[in-house]
Amino acid sequence: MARYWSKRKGDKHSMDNHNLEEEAKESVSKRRKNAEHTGSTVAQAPHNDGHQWRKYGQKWISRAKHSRSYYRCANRKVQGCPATKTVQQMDSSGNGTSKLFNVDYYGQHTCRGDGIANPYVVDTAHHSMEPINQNECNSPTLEHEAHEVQDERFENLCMVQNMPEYLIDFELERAFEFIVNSPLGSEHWTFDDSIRCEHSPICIWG
DNA sequence: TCGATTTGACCGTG
DNA sequence: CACGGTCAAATCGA
Repeated sequence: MARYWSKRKGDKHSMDNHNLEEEAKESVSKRRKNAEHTGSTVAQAPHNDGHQWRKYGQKWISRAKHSRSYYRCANRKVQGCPATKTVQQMDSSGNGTSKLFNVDYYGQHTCRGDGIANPYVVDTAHHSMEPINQNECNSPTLEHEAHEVQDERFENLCMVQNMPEYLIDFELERAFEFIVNSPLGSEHWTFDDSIRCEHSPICIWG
């Protein structure tokens, strides 16, 4: 069962695709900078974001309690789609029964999904934002501990990727309005780099 | 058997 | 030198 490693320096040349080889020459941070980065609105619901992803790495982030997973578009190989995303688990909400994931998207999809929804299709402008009472705020209890979740791909989350700027502003406005009208006191909400309720899986950041 | 995932190593950046 | 992103062999599972 022993694993051994025979990797050498500069082993990236095994890439067969010329474009990928060129891409590999570009530094990581450059690619990140050049790629379009989008934040995400996260809410309770569907199990996918309209695209198929292949996990290519996972790291334990030193300052974070949880790991960060790295995904690439499944069509990268055949269509050279450059889209990538990272999924980092955040602190679970107050009662510990829901999980929040910080999902960052980098790059646009150039692939043609097989009947797969365009990411823009997710209707953020019309999904209901009915007031959440205390009961509804409790997300489904997950049986396993956070670190046991191998495929955290949106167990109880819905990602809206490539959200236009104006929609982000719109959602933030609505979020504030929602919070003001919420039956929960302000002490249940946190406002750091995102807005979230300790009892709810809903998380908004721009 | 083959595609997907896991995971330690490698490498660039700050 | 620490950190974060990526690679790729090993492993898993359908």
